[in-house]
Amino acid sequence: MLGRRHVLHPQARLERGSTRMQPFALVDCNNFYVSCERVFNPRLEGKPVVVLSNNDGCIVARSNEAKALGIRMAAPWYQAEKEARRQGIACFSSNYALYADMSARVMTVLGQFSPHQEIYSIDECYLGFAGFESRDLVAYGQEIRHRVKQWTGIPVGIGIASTKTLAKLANHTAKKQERFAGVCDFGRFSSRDLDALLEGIAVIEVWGVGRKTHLRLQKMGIHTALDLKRSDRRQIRAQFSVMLERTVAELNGLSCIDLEEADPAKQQIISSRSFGRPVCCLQDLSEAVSSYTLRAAEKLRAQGSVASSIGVYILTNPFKPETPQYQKTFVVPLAKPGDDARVLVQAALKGLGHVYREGFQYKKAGIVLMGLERKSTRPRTLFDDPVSEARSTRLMHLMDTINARMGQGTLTLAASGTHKTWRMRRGRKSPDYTTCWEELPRVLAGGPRHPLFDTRKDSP
DNA sequence: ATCACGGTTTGCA
DNA sequence: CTAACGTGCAAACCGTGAT
Repeated sequence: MLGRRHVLHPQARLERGSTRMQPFALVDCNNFYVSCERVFNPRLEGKPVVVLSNNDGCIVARSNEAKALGIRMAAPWYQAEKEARRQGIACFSSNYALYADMSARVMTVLGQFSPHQEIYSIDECYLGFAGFESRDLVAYGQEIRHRVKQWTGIPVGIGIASTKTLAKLANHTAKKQERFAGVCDFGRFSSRDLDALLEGIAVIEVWGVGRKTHLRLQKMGIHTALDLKRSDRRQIRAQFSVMLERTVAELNGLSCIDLEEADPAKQQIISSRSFGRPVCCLQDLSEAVSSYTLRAAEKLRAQGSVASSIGVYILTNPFKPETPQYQKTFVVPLAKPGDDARVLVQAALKGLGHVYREGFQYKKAGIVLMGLERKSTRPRTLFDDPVSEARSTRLMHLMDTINARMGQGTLTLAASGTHKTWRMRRGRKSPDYTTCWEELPRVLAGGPRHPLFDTRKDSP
């Protein structure tokens, strides 16, 4: 699914490549969001299921059965709905609280299988297998799959290879070809066999090759993963970027992209959301912008950073060109870098005042925290007030602690509103099985069932 | 000619 | 029934002004 893409890497490595050959494993949860829903509703097993993006916008996860029925990834729901209903496909709004919680459980289990783990996205992680070479890595992979399934209910696939890019392709192979039973180790392949396999993989499947790059590569006659592997690195660099050059090196077994075990602090933090309905009035926009700012500020503090400015943007619906279009961004510098929700919200609302125009139907708003630096190393000035800073820090810590314990939004600011009629659509959300006590009655009242707690026979 | 910057666009997942 | 196309991030790019 989604994840961070490469981060910069010393140039020397690109020239020489890694001297040590350490295997990487890429563990990827199968159809992750769908699998999460199935853990708590086993009747969905074997049935076509899809999960929708925020605001029930488009399809972001499909079960194998849904894929087989020709349901396309990223299909706008309002277009796909009719056909999906006709085919009896189960559909869920996304429930990120549930998926994040399940992800944390999966990652914890996976972390027990290697001292080196990079959590790459909500449903994927790399494990470093340096020093494991004497093991039977395929058998080890099967052990991992089995335990993750047993302890969390989530099925995973595993690809193993000498570079992260190849491990991704190995993972792809593990899922595509039945005979691998969910674990594929390129280390087991002769170079001839590996090339034959790469020849059968479209270049778009390669990590870092997206729609645009795919198109340009095709025009150059590069169609398969093997074509890209055999391409001229310098030419790729000249016509594309160092990133793609690294990809080529990695396809050739030259490891250029390290495991990133500590996730680097973000340079900017964005929080944005589409509205459930068109929004016109400043009051609603203020509430939305305040809510988004609170969430971004929470992330900011979680990574121990302070922001030096905050950008605010609002826009109308670009998919409705017949309505008046408008979009604007405004950046508010902060007097001094900070992480206090109250200060950030105040700045955000000031920014909103600059971008807001009456008479438009707004579809989406967002904020961006920029100019981030480590709180601990930020420069201090004579005008800092240690007492009020300590007070702010204590209050923010209290908010973060309560919200972590009692659920997001338990303690908030009045500015973020209470009715939130602008909130995104998510009418098909499943209960927050693992993260919300209030959902328990709904869970127990004959709704979807948990396999461990429910002994009723499945009805046909 | 080169650099640093800030804002915008592009691309990826 | 309404109406209806996501989000987060960083690299690359580009124009500007300073040196």
